[in-house]
Amino acid sequence: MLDVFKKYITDKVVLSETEWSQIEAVCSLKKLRKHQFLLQEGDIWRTHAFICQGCLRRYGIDDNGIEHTIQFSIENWWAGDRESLMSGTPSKYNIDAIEDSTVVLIKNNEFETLCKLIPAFNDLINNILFKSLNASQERIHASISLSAEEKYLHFIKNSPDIAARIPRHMMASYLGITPETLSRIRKQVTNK
Amino acid sequence: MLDVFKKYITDKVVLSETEWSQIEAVCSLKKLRKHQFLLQEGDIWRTHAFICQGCLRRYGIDDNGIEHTIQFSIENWWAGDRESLMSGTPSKYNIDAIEDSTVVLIKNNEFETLCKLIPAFNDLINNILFKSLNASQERIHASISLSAEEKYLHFIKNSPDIAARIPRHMMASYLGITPETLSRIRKQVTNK
DNA sequence: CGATTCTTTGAAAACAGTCAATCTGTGTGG
DNA sequence: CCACACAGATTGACTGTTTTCAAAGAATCG
Repeated sequence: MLDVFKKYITDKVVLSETEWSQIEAVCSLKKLRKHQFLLQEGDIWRTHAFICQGCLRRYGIDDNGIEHTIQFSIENWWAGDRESLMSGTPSKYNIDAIEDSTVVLIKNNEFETLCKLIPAFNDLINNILFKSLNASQERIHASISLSAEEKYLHFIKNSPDIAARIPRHMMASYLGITPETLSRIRKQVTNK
Repeated sequence: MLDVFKKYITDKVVLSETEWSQIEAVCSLKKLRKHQFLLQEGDIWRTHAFICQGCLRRYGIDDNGIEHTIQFSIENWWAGDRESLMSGTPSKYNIDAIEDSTVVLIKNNEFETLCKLIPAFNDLINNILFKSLNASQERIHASISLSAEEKYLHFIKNSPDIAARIPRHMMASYLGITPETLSRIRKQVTNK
């Protein structure tokens, strides 16, 4: 499974074998079964997680017990809670597996060492940060400017790979609408 | 005005005088009058902008001519369009001044040189990235989980400094509601 | 001032949420 | 392998929220 991670990196930057060994040395693989938590509200997140296979979901639970999905992550993406990581405070979110999944874990201090040691790795990570930020902005834009139906269409158009493999009630919680509303929207859309 | 920028940096990291000179050498000051554009839709954004004084706003305009505000930035924050900067494509957004403002501009290639040359500067910028990302996530969470009234309360609680100096119709466009709805919400809230 | 833009208000319509019931599919234990 | 239980999805009727459109008041700027 580690080769998924290696391929991901070497597809993006040039890495010597020595450098890859340095990375490999601090990686640990973890298998998650469907419904298993990677992070639970109240825990402190201290690692970085790369997804080799599967699908994870980060969500918060409000005072009424309603789940609100912040993010879905599939193969070749990262998962985690940067806020908890940076501040060292307990996480407000949960991350669990929607499918049986395999992730690479790297402890934060070792991760930071890698960034300092291997410029290419650092560049790669920075690039991901940029991309995440752009994606967030895009989502904010969508969420303040689109109607429920438009949000749904926007999502299935821009993330068809994710949309196809998640349950609808989670999609609803990601779009910020109720499962009932999503159901009606889908009915409407197919009738066009 | 540049001293605002210097203070901002030296409050966060330790910098030698030589390093500051290197930074100073690539800074240019720009004054913006209220309503003046820093970036217009279709332009390519190639710089970094730090706000010494004033208030800027980044927004997109949809097919119906409605403005949607992505971000407000005041003194001691940055403004720009990373998406356009990174991809080199025309921006989808406008940035203009809500008040008479003064910004420091640094060309992107010189900015990148600074990051490579001055580790402290690089750390600083990375830290801002992290913070921006966290703030974005927080906003996404708010926008999918809160009602219009809650979003309003959340905003004035978390950004009282910004909330106090922007016109209401812009606040509405930031919260993703109509000016009329915001007006009614405010009336309700004060009657409690 | 006068003109423009911003804010507020009202009434009606569109939209999305709630609650309850039914339908569907999946997986588990007997 | 079937039957049952259970979670998820859909539907209907109703309620509540937000938008739309139109108009009237404030506030601001030249």
